[in-house]
Amino acid sequence: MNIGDVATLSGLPAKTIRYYEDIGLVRPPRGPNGYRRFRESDLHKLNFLGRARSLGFSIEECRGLLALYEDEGRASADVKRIARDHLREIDRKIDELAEMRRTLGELVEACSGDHRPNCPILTDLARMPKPRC
Amino acid sequence: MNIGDVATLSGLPAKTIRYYEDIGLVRPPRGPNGYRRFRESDLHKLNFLGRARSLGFSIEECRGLLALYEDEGRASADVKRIARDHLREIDRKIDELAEMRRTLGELVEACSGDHRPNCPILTDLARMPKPRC
DNA sequence: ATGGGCGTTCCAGCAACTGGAAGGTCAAGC
DNA sequence: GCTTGACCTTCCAGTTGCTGGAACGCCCAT
Repeated sequence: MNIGDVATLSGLPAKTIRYYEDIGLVRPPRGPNGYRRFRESDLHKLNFLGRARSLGFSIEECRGLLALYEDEGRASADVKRIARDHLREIDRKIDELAEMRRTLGELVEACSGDHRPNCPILTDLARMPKPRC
Repeated sequence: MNIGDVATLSGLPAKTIRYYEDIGLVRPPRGPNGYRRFRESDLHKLNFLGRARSLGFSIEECRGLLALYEDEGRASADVKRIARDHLREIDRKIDELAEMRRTLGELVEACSGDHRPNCPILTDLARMPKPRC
């Protein structure tokens, strides 16, 4: 399979697949014309990467997961630890965004949104920062 | 005030403040020794930027908000529109993260996390992608 | 005059791609 | 057999928002 084929099948852009090769996540052999020739196993890895990335795992986490995926002697505990750490990170981000959402939601509510200059959003933004706790 | 002073007062690193000058968000004048001399108004802008960034506004959104902040003839509707757009973006991100959290949470629950190689997390990751809808 | 603690500039790098230029290859149609 | 167009290749630059470091200048106290 050429890169275009695996791009279609995996849903990843060809550019991204080349990038993944660059950083050593996949290593497709080359044909005599210099084209990358992807095997089924390469396609599996690309699917794996696409899915892992879509769940928010970083490239380095993906590298670790991929190594475990390929390691028949792995312990599922190792996989679970990576996933649980990532889950905590997701929770942290959700909390952070929820806090922004709360604050900003209040401000938007309070703003009349008319032709006049007076605006509680700007008033809030111009606040002094709390001296660090 | 020197950069160290406004860094302390605004809570922003000096590096960041120099960067903000680089991209034209603040324009402190220079003293005869070449040092940046920050006025009260510069400090206000830096506070504004720090707060806006902490609410997740992009640099370009901050530039727009700052322009409105400085424009006595602004319409609060313009401010509100920027804020509302950003709010929608936050909601989108929260939804995205929540969906990740849901999926990953289930997988982590389902994984025994022991010394055996069998792992539902890896099984899920290795899934074929849905052909694009 | 010397030391430390400021300040300055510029250059490089992070993540994870994405775009574009310049060129090589392949299969189909005439 | 030649052209056309779709594919493939590499490499370089840019994105966002900083952050680190090198190498240097300035200022104040001892």
